[in-house]
Parts: sequence; C-alpha cells; structure tokens
Amino acid sequence: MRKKIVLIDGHSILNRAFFGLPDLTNAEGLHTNAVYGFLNILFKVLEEEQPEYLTVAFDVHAPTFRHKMYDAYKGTRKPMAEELRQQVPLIKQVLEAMGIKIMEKEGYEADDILGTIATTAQEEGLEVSVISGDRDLLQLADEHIQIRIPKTKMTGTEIENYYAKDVVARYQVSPKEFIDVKALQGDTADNIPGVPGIGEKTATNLIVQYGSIENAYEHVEELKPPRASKNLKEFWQQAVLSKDLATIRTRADISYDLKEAKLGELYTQEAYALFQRLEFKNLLNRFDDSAKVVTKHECVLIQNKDEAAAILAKAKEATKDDLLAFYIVQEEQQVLGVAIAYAKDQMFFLQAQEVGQMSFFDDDARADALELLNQLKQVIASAAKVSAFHLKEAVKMMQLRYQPKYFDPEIAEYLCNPLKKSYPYEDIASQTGLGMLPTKNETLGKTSDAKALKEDTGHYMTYLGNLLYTTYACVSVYEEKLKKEKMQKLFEEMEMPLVFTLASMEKWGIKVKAEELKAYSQQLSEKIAVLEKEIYAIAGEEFNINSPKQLGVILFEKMQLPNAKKTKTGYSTAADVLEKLAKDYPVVSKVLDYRQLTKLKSTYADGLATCIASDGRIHTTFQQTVTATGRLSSTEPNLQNIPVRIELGRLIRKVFVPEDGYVFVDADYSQIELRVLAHMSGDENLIEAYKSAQDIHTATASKVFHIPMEEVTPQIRRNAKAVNFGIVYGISSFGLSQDLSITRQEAQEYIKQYFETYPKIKTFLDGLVEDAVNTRMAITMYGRKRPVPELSSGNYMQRQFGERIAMNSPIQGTAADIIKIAMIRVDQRLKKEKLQSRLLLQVHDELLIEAKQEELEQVKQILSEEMEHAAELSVKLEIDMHSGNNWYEAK
DNA sequence: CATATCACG
DNA sequence: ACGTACGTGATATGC
Repeated sequence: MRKKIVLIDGHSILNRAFFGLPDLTNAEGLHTNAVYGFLNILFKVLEEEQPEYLTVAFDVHAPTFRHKMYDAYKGTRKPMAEELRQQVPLIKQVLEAMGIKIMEKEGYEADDILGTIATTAQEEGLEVSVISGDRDLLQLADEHIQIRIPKTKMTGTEIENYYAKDVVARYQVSPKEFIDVKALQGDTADNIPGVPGIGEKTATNLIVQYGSIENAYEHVEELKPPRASKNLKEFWQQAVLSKDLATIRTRADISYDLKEAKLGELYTQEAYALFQRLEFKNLLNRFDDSAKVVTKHECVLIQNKDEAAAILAKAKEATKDDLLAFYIVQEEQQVLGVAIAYAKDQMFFLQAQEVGQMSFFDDDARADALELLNQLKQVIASAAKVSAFHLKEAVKMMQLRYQPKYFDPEIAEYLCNPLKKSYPYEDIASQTGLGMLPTKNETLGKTSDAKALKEDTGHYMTYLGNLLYTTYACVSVYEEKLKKEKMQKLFEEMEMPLVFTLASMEKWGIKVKAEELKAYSQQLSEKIAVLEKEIYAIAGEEFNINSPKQLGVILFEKMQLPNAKKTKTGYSTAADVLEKLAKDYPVVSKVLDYRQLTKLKSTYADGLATCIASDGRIHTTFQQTVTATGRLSSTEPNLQNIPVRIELGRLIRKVFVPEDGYVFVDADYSQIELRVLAHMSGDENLIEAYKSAQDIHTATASKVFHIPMEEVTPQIRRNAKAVNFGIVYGISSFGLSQDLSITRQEAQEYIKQYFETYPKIKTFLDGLVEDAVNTRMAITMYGRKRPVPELSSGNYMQRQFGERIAMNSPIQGTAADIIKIAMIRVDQRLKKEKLQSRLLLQVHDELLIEAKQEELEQVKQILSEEMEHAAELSVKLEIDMHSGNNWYEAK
C-alpha cells in the first residue's frame, strides 16, 4: 500500500469556493465565504483520502485571477474581487494555525510547484492527489497521480477524479498530449495564443492522430482541414511558444522537505481561536475540549454577608487610586448579585439573598439587594476609575451622578467598530488582545441567569469571571486605542456623559393615559371592521388582507389589476405601488386605509398599551451602540417613530401627557442636517441663504429653477425640498426621480442645477467620497468614524452604495453628535439649576421636556440656549419650540 | 427565523 | 445591463 500525499492548488480552490458560496461576513466585517468553502473541500478530501502528507501551493503574486468560466469570452483578466483578495492572507493564516505546509516560490506558479512535487512524490513511491479547479492540471495525471476537480453543487461538493486513463477516456488524449491540444487551441484567459483557426475540436483531432504538435508539423502538408495546415505552417513559432507556456514545470527548482508536509494535529488551539473569530460555528464541533480552553477567569462566589463586607472594604481600599470593575447581575427587575474586580486576579461575585420561591415579592430579599447596591455605591464613589458592563443600568439602579471616571466597554468598542450587531464581552476581549473567551452561551448553554447561578454555579462563576475580567482589563487598551484614533474626547466628553443623561430619561419615562389609549384602539377596531367588510365585498371572498401574498393574488390575479410589480416572493403590494392604483380602484384605496388603521392599532394603540409600567409611564430604552452613524435608537417600545405625518395617527400623541402640575415643552432643530452641510462644505451661497433668514427650500427652488422667490409655487418648493433631502442622502438621479415621479433625465437636470447653484457642496461631497475611498472611513466633525467596506466591494451597486454612505454619514452623524451635546447640556443645566423639570425623549432632532409649570419660561430659555449653541457653526442653529398639555399640542 | 410593510427622523 | 435614495424598530405572516 502506497502512502498518500494530497496537494492543493490554493488560489484555484479558494476561487472555486468564493464563487460557489454566497457572501458571508463575520462580526468584524471580514468576508469569509471562500475560506469557509476551502475548508469544507479540504476536510472532505482529508476524510476520503486519509493522507499521510498535505501541502497547499500558492502563486506568490496573485494580482489577477483567471475567471475562465466567467469571462473567458471577453478574453480579459478581471482584477481579483476585493472580497476574495482579503481572504488570501486569511486562508494562509488558517492553514498555518492547523500546521499545514504552504508552498510558494517567487518566479513559479502554483502549477509548477504542484507539478514538481507530484512528479517527485510519485517517483518516491507515493500515491498523489492534486486538488484543483483548473483543468490545465490534467496534464499531470499519471498512474499514481490523481487530479481531483471539486464542483460545488446544490447537493454539496462533488469531485471529478482523473488518473491518466480517465483523461484518455474523457478527452481522447493522454495527459501529455493534453498540453499539445492546448498549444494548438490556445487559452485567452491564460494568455496562450495557440494557432488561429484551430479550436478545441480540430486541436483534439490533430493530436489524436499525430500525438504531438511536432509530429503534426512533420506531416503539415497532410493536415485536415486545409485551414489547419496553412495556419500551423504560418504560426509554427507561436505554436511552439504556446506549448511551452502550456507546459507545467515538473522539475522546478524548489526545495521541498516531505517531512514538513506530514499531517499533525489539525485541531489546535490556534485554529479554534481563528475559527471562532471567523464564526465558522459548524466547524467548531470538530475540536475537542483541549483546544477550547485557552484562558480561564473565575469569580469567587461569596454568599456570606460578613465575607462580602470584608471584600467590599478591601476593594474600597485597593481602588482609591485605581480601577474598579463591576457588573450587576439582574433578571426581571431582580438583583441576583454584584460581580466586582479590584485587580485582574481579584474577582468576586457577591450574591444577593435569594428571593423566596413561593412569594413573588419578598421584602427581605429586596432590602438585602438594596443594601448590597448601597455598599457597592460607596466603593464606586471612592474609586479613582470605574469600568462597568451595562453602565446605564447601574446608573439607574444606584442613581449614580456623572463623573469623568466612568467607563463603559461596550461603548468604547462601538466607537471603534460601530457596524457590529452586538457587543458581547468575548468580542471586546478579542478586540483588546485579551484572548479568545468562551461566550456566555458556550459556558452556560441556554438557561436563565437565576437558574444557571443556582444549578450550575461553577460554570456561572466562569462566565462572570470572563465578563468581569474583560470589563477590567480592556480599559487601558481602549484608552490607548481611542487616543490613537482621536476619539478620546468623543468618548469621554460625549458618550460617557450621555450615558447618565439617557439613564435619567429612561428612568423618568413618559406618562401615558391608558384609558384613552384603549378608547383609541376601540375606535380603530370599528373603522377596521367596516373597511374589512367592504374589501371582502369587492373582492368577492374573505382573505387575510394583512398577508401580502394573499393580497397580491387577489389584486393582481383574481381582479387582474395592472402594473403588477414582483418582489422575490410574489407581487409587491407596497404603498408606492398601491397608491398608483388607488384612484382607479376604490378597493386599493380601502386596502391602504386598512393597512394604516391596522398599523396604528397593533403597533401603536395596542403595542404601547402593553408597555405601560406600574407607575403609569412608559420607559423606553435608548440604545447607544446600535446605529452606524452615531444616532440613538429607541426600543421596547420605540418612541422615536410615533405617528405625526398623518392626522389620524398624530392623534395618538394626545395620550402622552405630562404629570399634574407639569407641561410639555418640545423643541426641534430646523433642518439641522442641511445647516451642518452648509457649515461643513463652506458653501457661501447656502450659508448666505441661511443668513438672510430665507425659507431654505423656497430659496433653493428660486436659485435652482431660476425663478423669483415670489413665484415659487408650493409644488416647486416641494421639489426643491426633495432635492435638499436627496443631497443629504447622497443623491442619485434615480432616487430623486422615484421620489418626485419624474424622469431620470429631469432629476439629473435638477441635480446639475443644484450643484451649479451651490458649487462648494459638490466639491465637498466629492471630497467626502475621495477621503472615504482613501481612508475607508466616513468621519463626522467630532471625529466619529464609520468604516465603509462597501467602497472596496467588487460589486458596482455596493460601491455606489458606499459612496452614498460616505456622503450621508458625516452629515447625519455630525447632526447626531450635536444633539447629543445639546442633550447633555440641557440635562446637566436642569439638574445644576435644581429644577424639577426633566428631559424625557430625544427623537433625532427633537427634545421633549416635562417642565414644571412654574419653570416653563426658564426651561424654554435653557432649551433654546443649549440647543442653539450646542455647536457654533457658520450658520445659526435654529429651533422650533412649542409647549402643551400633551405631545400632540406641544409638537 | 426571514420577509414585507410601514411608522419616524 | 444593471437597479439604488440615508438612518432606525415593531408587527404580521409564512416557511
């Protein structure tokens, strides 16, 4: 039995995998599909062959890839897709981590390396398998050299196998003759000229008959067809050159030590860590426990009160001039305990007294938890620096006041990488070089915290240890990182103080009239029932109007309505499609009304009702680490999308009311994004338009369409307004034409006129794109960054999208920065001036304050001062402000 | 769990 | 020849 060696054509297999799989990315935004596909092919081959030796060969330079199957017809080489290029170093890293031999040598193509090793290995008595997606390698097939070509199919990976005899069976020629066929036929993708007029058929026939180009040349007068005879004579030198180009070297001057190719343990710790980072979850099952445990951090469980007190005292002493890290473990309003660290190896979990299982509210337990938090608060108060996981929650629970010493790891990581879906501690640990830690899920499985703590205490202490260690040890790393990225001020002076402002807003919540909400819901129900009946009557049957699928069938099949537009899954029934049909088909306008009403009922009337807490108020959560641009978001419930544009929806704002003795004051910035644009671009015309206190959309209309201000009709003003919006979004003629229902040409003309009116805006936006292409970042006035990986995509659409992001993010982000500053200052001033009025909500460019009746004037003063002077721009920041006895009135 | 739709800035 | 406006979150449906 011969020993086996497997040789892999690295770039070729990577390429195959890349085109065979949909795009995959990990949390860092790295593209991983090619690496993943490569590994799947690798593991499949290894399982089938059980080889002794393995080597992967790469070309040293791979600036281009031969897309034979994809664009051979163009006879060109495309530059390698960026998404694929990124994965070349990655696969090498993976292979190294698994201890797999990589061969590459300057001056040689991977083919030559494979050819040489394969030939030598066969001579030395090995059985050889060469894995490649490239049929050129078939010339290497021999008695003991098998060429294997994987095909990614729907059903998985299938592999075509060729020994020498299989090549003859399939192509009529031997592997050696295969070279001659190619020499005649040529290969545009490989820059092999071949002989003109000879294609695959003729080439094969000639070589079947004569065995080689040399022999064919000797009989050149007899060749058929005559064209072949004539051209081979004429292009003989070119044929000889082609043969040379097509020949894979089998005696390349490479030093190759078979011992280095011997397969060892593939499933190493390094490989495990890398697979984790790349999020190859399926492949992680292949590892056993020895690979998984890299570092272990444990919390020491403290249940005894005296011991807890001793530890808190020690922590207090140790952190007087030093860092304290903590995390409050809670579940459903119940504090289970407090994890604290006062050094990297001094981590404890102080368990709160258990709440009795029988009684839902256990006053003793509650008092105990409060006492624990109170003690923690004192340690926090005296600590020099404090890092807390979920800082905002802690601020709410212990009513902490802002001091510059606080640190929130999730927010630090968010500033460094704002595109991630979430910020779990293990990502923070890996990003700050603290190692690959097991996730909460991996340590505990899917159970509740309370259950895990009780029934799996050991693992729970490991989970907390990992979380807390990360919270403690990441601080110094991020401080350096933020300094280096010039985001230190942004973090310390904007995001951290904001945590405290948001905590206060969430804690206050907003009062909602539950009964009125219910009445509103019932009102809607009645109207919905009427519409429902009418729609069924017209349709002639009952169906689920809320199902786009069923609705599409009814409208576009049964009722044969025109202009059916398709989505992936069926007909589009989106509002913009239906609106075009509404005036001709009453049923469509009823459907639109129905949609509106059911939306109001389910999301707002009924949805909000379930969110009213026992204090009669709704406490939203403001997310500080979600958006790519630096805006906030609001969840459970979302109070940033309460209806306002349509009257019936707007009415719902009447249920949001101030407490007795208070009024609402609502202030919103007037076109803050356009003003930011005017400032950042420095366009004199736009700045001047604002300085002369004109209505900006009318002024734009007048200038862009060359008509006097007085003659700007509402319609023309609307168009100008759409253009202004478009500019902020990163304008495209298509988008604008859609929005205004005009042709692309007209939209293009509007844009052209706009840029002629405000020339510096064009320069500015082009500059933003150029900078983003160079730095791969969009950046705000305050230094907030957003990576724009779309700009390096191989896909034109994606790159186009990247350009719009590059234009929009600095504008939207700067506006978001400014209102954050305003929020902090308004909040801090209300507190400093010892007012009872409080900030409740932020809706991107709007703040809502619940003002004590007697403080109304003072509050208005504070709002206008702090909002208008949050940033000093070359145009004034103006606000609109209203007060009222509910949100409807105040807006 | 993904998709379509629609509410907001 | 393509097929897009920027940023979010909640709900209902249907696989």
